[in-house]
Parts: sequence; structure tokens; C-alpha cells
Amino acid sequence: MFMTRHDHQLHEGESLKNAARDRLTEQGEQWTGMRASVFDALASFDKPASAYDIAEEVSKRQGRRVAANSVYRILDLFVGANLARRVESANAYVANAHPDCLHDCIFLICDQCGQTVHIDDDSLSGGVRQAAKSAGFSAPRPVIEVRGTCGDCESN
Amino acid sequence: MFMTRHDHQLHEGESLKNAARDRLTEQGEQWTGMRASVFDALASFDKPASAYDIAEEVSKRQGRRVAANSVYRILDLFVGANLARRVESANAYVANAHPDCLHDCIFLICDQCGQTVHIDDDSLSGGVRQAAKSAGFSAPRPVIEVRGTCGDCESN
DNA sequence: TCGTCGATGTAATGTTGTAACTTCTCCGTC
DNA sequence: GACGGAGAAGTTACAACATTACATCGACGA
Repeated sequence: MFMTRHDHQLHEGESLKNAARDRLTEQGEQWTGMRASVFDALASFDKPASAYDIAEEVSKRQGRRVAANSVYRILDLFVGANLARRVESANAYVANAHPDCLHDCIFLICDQCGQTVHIDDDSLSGGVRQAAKSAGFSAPRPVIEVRGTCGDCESN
Repeated sequence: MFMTRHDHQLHEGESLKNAARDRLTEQGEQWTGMRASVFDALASFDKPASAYDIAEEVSKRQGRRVAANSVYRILDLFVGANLARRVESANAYVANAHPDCLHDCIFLICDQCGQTVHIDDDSLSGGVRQAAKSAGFSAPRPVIEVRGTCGDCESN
């Protein structure tokens, strides 16, 4: 097992927000106040957050009701622009810490605490892509997630 | 890319149903009329079916209303006993054609037509398991799915 | 017969996701 | 400044997926 090497910028806080904004504007999309709020809220969670979680958080911060609907629209945009990822097995979303580079990523989700770590392993995801192609599938988008128990929960 | 070799029995129709029944009873669970009905309905779909799809199908066949609730209970049991699998990215279930042997399986789901094919590749899933363990995860249960376009839809 | 246990039924509710349509805001033009 | 277009966001309603709590039923042993 090895991790494919590549130089990528791991962002956090302001830096992440800036990277996200830049990425989105490069795509010809606008970086609006609402989008910034949704991104902030998303990035503030330390585990995958549902659209409703995010709607609630944004509502709290803005002191007004923000509908899940609007959040979904923005999340879809984010996912399309690689600013966020959807965790299929959790019906939830996480901010992408390096929106700059494109990866099939692998999520490890703890069934106990919900903590999720994200790893990149291009040899694994490449293998999955390749298997899909061999089976006649085009435009494959791998979804690779692992449910289990994280080290912290295991030792407690 | 290669497929791990193993002798497994690919069941269908009556044979599949029998294998499922045997498997479940071996686990100390009952093979009831309701469970048989749910299994039949599940196996009758040629693509992943939601619990509600199955509830509707069973209802139709039995001429009475069967609640999604009951179907969920039975599906959970089936998944636990390896008689069925959940397709996370589709919120749906498929019958497992070889309940006898345990695999991490890989689903290829066509975004156009919903057709889903299921492949086993122990080297790939083993790699994913291994990666999870290296990251401190125990009891890993890989979820490997690929969204894309199947050969049929591609050529049309 | 009675108690119990597993399976199923029933009803209610919670959560996740979409659709249709309206309103707002920004911006370019006249 | 008034008008009109386009994209963003608001509002409402609803569809789809999932769970919880509790009632009922039937088999089976005491």
C-alpha cells in the first residue's frame, strides 16, 4: 500500500476559504455572501454535515431562516466545482481541503463517532476506475468509502 | 487488473431462493412467508430497488397493503445475513446472487438507466481494507461503488 | 391455559431531497 | 433615472427514504 505522491496544498481556515473562492470564480461562478456562508458553515463542522445541519448553522449565524433548499443548490454547485464532497453512505457533505487538485478520494467514516478522515490513493481509485472501464462503463466516478471504527473509539 | 479466483455458486431463480433460505436458517433465523415474499420481490427487480419499491411489489402480489417498515426490517436482516446488499449511492437494495460466500463487492451503477452490475475483486477491496486499517480503522466495511454510464446507454 | 418470544402490523414522525414558482439584486442599456 | 435581462436566493409544497413506539398475532414450552 502506498500513497501516490503529489504536491498539493492543504488549506485551512482563511486560506481554505480563499482557495475555495478562487476556485469557484475561476469556474466562472460567483462567490456570493450566501455561498461564503454555506462554505464557512460546512468547513466549521469536524464531521460530515447534512444539508439540514448546514442550513441550521447558517440560519443561526445569520439570525434568519435559511431553507435547506438553498443550501442544496449551493452544495451541488460546490460538489461540481470540487469545493466539497458528498459522503454517500452518510448522506452528508464535507469541505474539500484541497479544491485545487482533482482526486477520487476515499472516506473512512467511524460508525461510533462519525469522525471522517479522507485519504487519497490514486492507485486504489485508479484500479476501481479501471475495473469499471473494463466492464464497459464510461465516465466512471468512483465512490469509495469505508465504514468502521476509528482508532480513538476503538481504544475507548 | 484481475479477478480473484474462487469457486462460487451463482444462483438464480429457485436455486437462489433456496440458497437464501438455507443461508438464513443456518444463521438461526426463520424463513417466514413474509421474508420469502420480500426476497422474491427483491430478486425480481433487474436493478436496485428501494424499500418502498419492494413494499409496493409485495403489496401488489399479496393484494394487501404491506408497510415499508416491515420491508426495512427484513432488508436489514437480509443485509446482515449476506442475502442482500445495500447500494449506498442509490438508497436501494439488490439481492446477492451468491449468499454463500462473503465478499466486499463493487457496484457499477449506470446514471442513465439505473442498471447495476456487481463485480468482485478481492485485490481492490483488499487494498481498500488495508488502507483503512493503516489509518487505524478497525472492522472495516468497504463501500465501493462507481457511478457512470453503462455500455448500452453509451452506444445509444 | 398461560406466559413469552419472535415476527409482523399500524401509526406517527423524522430526515433527506426536489420541483415550481416568486422575488431580489446586479448590471447594462436607453 | 427607468427599463429589462440574468443569475441568485426565497418560499412553499411535496416526494422519497428511514426510524420509532407500540399493538397484535402465532408458535411453543411450562
